[in-house]
Amino acid sequence: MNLEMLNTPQREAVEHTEGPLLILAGAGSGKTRVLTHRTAYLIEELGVNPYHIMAITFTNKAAGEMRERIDDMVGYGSESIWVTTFHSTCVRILRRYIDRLGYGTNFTIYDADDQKTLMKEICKRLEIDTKIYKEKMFLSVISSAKDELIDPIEFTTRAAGDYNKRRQADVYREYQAELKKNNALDFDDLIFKTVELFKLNKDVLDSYQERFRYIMVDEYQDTNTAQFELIRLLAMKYKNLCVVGDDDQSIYKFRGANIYNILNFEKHFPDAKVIKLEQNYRSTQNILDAANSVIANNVGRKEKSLWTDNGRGDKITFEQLDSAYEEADYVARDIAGKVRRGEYTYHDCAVLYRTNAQSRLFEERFINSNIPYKIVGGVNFYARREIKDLLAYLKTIDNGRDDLAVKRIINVPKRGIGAASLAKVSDYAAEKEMDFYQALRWADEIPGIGRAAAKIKPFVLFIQSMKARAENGSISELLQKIIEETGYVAELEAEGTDEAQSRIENIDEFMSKVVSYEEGTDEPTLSGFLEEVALVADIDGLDDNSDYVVLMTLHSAKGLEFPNVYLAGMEDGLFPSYMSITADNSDQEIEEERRLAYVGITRAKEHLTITSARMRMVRGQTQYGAVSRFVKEIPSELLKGEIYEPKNYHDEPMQESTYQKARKAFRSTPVSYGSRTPQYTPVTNQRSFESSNTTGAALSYQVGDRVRHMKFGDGEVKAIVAGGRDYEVTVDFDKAGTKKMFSSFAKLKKI
DNA sequence: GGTTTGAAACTTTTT
DNA sequence: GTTTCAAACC
Repeated sequence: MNLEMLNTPQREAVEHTEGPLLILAGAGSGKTRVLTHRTAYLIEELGVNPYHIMAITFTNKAAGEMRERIDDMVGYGSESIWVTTFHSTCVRILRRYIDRLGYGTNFTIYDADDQKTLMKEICKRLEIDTKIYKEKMFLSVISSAKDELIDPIEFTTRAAGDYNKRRQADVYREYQAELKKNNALDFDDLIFKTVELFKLNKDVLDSYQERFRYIMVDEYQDTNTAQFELIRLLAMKYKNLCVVGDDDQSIYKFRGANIYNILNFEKHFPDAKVIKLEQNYRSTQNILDAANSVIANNVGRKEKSLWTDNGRGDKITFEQLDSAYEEADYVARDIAGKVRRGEYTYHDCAVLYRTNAQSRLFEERFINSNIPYKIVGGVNFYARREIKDLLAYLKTIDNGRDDLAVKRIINVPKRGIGAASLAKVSDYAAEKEMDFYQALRWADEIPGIGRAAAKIKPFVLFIQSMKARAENGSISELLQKIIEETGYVAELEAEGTDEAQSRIENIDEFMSKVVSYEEGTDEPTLSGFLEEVALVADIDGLDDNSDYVVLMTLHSAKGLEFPNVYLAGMEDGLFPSYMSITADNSDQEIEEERRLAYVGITRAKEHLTITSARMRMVRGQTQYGAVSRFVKEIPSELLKGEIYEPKNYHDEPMQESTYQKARKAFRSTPVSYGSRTPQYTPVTNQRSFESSNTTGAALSYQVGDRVRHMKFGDGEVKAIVAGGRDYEVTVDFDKAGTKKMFSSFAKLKKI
């Protein structure tokens, strides 16, 4: 096998296959390349059965990319290598063995929303005043406990004496009991329960230890205590554990990432070999020098210094604008200019910021300038209300034990079942120790339920008939049936607002995700689909083949690279955040922010632009921020542009920057970007530009035809517009007036 | 039982 | 400035 493409430390890392290995891989130092070569080397040179190899990452996107590259290199047998995320690894193991812990193997996975709903219920039951003690606080306490592998019993023991902690322990215990009752796990449980399973069932652990003789972990600096324990258990027998990480890129402390997992790796595994990868293949020397000089201000890190033979490259552009609006404007114009001059495509550009809230201004600006863009993060597609409603139907049909899902949809659409009746059902269910859904089926038996039973019946009948349908029909047919029977889309159509329209488009998108799941899976099942959906992150949807500018937080950007990067909102108080500056352990918090800055700078391959605004609206109030301290840590000879800092923002006149002068000239001779029709349709949440699903099959009717609609009756087709992935049909109904609707859902019939 | 209105929170990052 | 949630009203 040819290892000549690798540099010396890379080759060393590939060839060190036995025993623990820590690869300290600086940003852009080719770690994925090392991992893929290492995998191929194990199989081809050492004759290791691919079945015994496992590679673990954090996101599906990273896993997918590694899978692809391994497949390319290894060829035969590569499909039996486990290349997955922590969470899906655990789900796969738990689906097989979780019955040993008293759960059903068809458990559901709760997202943040579900957790909050559940927590609300619990606080109510325990009579906790949520004005003083926030649900969020309890959830974060519980999450941290689970990250540290502390169960409710242990938590209670540790809480002894402390009134507040005892209350938290009560909530934790109750929360956990309720999850179990609903046969549900939250995200943290996936890891926690797998560790528990291994600790209580030596035979299960042993079988997985035998299977995974060679384990590789990517982004090791982001692992928390529970994930560390999981890996430790699996690797304990053969000790062939290779972890790759960069302590300078540890940015998930708030999520429980334990930086000591990497800093103390040699203590955990005494005979560990450590290899540093410091040659960077991504960026120019100027960008690396900037990154190095910023991160050098952190103490207690593993000393590393990135270098490259890519050459110095451009200086880093620094631009300070008067307001956040002008900042967005500047970035939009800069991108438009670079694209127009042919220097970059949209796809080459990324705008990175500290908080999701900053995305809005850029979005508005980009729409105005006709720049195609995609926002990563913010509200997850599957967390949208309409999607969660439909998912709750599917969950109820799949697994009646998820009370939360049933309660979510019992009145969607409105069935006139009131809170009082639902409370009676709940009480009855608790008394008889049955699921909420089971209790609904016995509605007649519930004392004092009265007329409500008659309203509950049709709902139960509907779910039962759908259950029967789910047995043999496809998921997409099932979903279609749900949408039709509940009138979900019809109701939105009737609403006619932009928001309703965008929800319909989301449902449309959801439907195509169902179809693509069915097409891409050997044996599609409803449970399988729900599981896949529960574990997707927003970043996973990023598509390398489309031409758009990507907007995202610095956190989401880790692991990605772009030729032309903008770091926006570099102001003290925003980045580093106000919280980190004022925190008790401010020094540590600032270090974490600095690592984030390091991640941001090192995303750039060729050109980096840093911007800041003197004035910015935060929560409806104008705030003045100084240029971020991180910018000042970059040697000025690397920067093009001055840091201008008046002592008092209110008194001194604003300096007119070169850019602003240029812009004034620019404005007097407006350049039109809008001569062509916009090639994109921004949707409120999933802003995607490619219309992946081609405009559906030809329509059976045309303008002027008479058509019939399920709900609105008969009417005349006034217009048909091909939009995005569907036709928008305007119909003048005899009784219901003029409506616009999408052809694929309206189910219009020519008459 | 459903709708409307006003207050309050939110903005640090998320698998 | 926006969104979410509860109380008051119909």
